[in-house]
Amino acid sequence: MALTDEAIERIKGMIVSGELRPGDRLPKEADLAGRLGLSRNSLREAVRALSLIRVLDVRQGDGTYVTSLQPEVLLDTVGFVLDFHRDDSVMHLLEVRRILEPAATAMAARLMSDDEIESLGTLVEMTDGDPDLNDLIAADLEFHRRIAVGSGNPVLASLLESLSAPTLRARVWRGLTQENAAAHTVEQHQAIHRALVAREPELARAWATVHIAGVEDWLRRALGAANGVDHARGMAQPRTG
Amino acid sequence: MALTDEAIERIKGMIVSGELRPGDRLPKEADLAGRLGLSRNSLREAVRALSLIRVLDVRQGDGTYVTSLQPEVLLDTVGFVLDFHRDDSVMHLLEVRRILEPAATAMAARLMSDDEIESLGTLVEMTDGDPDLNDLIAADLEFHRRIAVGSGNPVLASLLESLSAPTLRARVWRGLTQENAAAHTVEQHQAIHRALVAREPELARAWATVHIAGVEDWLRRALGAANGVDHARGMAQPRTG
DNA sequence: AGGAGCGATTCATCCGATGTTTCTACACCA
DNA sequence: TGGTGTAGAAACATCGGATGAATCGCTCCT
Repeated sequence: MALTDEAIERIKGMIVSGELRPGDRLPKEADLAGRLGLSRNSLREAVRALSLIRVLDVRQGDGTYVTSLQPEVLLDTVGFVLDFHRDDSVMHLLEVRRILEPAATAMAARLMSDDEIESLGTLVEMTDGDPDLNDLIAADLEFHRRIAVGSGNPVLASLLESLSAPTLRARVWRGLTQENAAAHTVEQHQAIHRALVAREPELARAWATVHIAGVEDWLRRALGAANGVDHARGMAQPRTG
Repeated sequence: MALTDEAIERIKGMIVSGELRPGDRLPKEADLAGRLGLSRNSLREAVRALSLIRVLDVRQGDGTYVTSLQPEVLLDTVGFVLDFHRDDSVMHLLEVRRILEPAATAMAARLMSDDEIESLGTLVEMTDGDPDLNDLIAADLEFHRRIAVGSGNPVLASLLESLSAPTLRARVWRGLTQENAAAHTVEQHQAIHRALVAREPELARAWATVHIAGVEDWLRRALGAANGVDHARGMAQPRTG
């Protein structure tokens, strides 16, 4: 294994073993390099890599620190990774979201505070009248984000956050082709909100399912029409050119 | 933004825009560094970071290539990231797994081929008699992995793969404390398999839920007993150090 | 035709030097 | 006394060049 890769593992090991804890500061580059037995350049490559995935936080003029390592911090690397996916993966992403989002919504129906739910209602009403498309999209993201956080599970919330962003593009397309998408979105948000207010987890779950499935269904048809792919099983990368 | 971070974005951009496609080879370090306007050292940091998350594949003496970018490749970074989580996050991971795994199992009940299901049965039977603990754990991972792949959704399969590995530790603990865990595991695997053979998605889902919930329930009690934390909502890092 | 060897290419690693940012401490002034 | 500004130290950022190691492809010999 390359020295740098080894250094990554060593640093990871120091963190996992507890020798380095969240918030701790690493020895300065020169010292750590000496301790790990490699050059500063190679060590910097290791640190930079761990920095990209949010394990380390490097501050020029100050030092290098271990991040909080909270799931929500580490898992937003997932978003970075998902940026690399092409359209042919969006269906699969959406399918996973259709599994997670209803579950999160049901959990939120039990756990969110009355204040949080009320504030969520305010958010929904803001987009009721004549929503600008961009505002609607932003509000939509925020709506789902709050529910995800409301599930009380930061891992779940982070995953949903990562899965929602790439979906955004699909949502934009939908808005462009289906004029009544905006109205549908708002109506369904209202329905989900009502279910939360009523503390009805199963109803909330059902509406969330309907909501996500709507996007998914549209996308399936759009993609199917575009390249005639069979989405039943594998959907093996019909990259066109 | 730092030069290296900018380089990361530039390379990412080249890939997302399609200028660089899966399998393509990047210009050699010196050339690419010149083109991006930074030194070879700094460029190497960027490349190393993208290499850690499996976007680039660097081969000494050959060149640097863009990976396949398949979801299963990129998402296994999630596993690396999850390695950093401590015990207090395991509950949340398991909770997410309890959402995904039953869904995947139900999908597998519809999509897996008869051959795949039969081969799965062989795997289950192998652990029936007097399973060595390590063999059992390996077979358990393989069992769930095959079902995840059988869902037909590579994103889902990769996420479950990542979520299962950290669970392994908990499973070991369970094996150590509860002697009948092995028997339970095999029995539940058999039940899941029977549901797959019968092509009963909802039954398969139910058994999968029971199976994961068993681990989760045990872990909840074990953690609760260990530090008296309230797991109902936030479970805010009771690090005892 | 097939295999061994050689050279070119490319990444791996190191060293030393200089620039930039941040933090700290202390002197200064109101 | 208390706030403020600045000089210096500390730490990361970036660079250029040099050398080692791995790989690939071509040539030559059998």
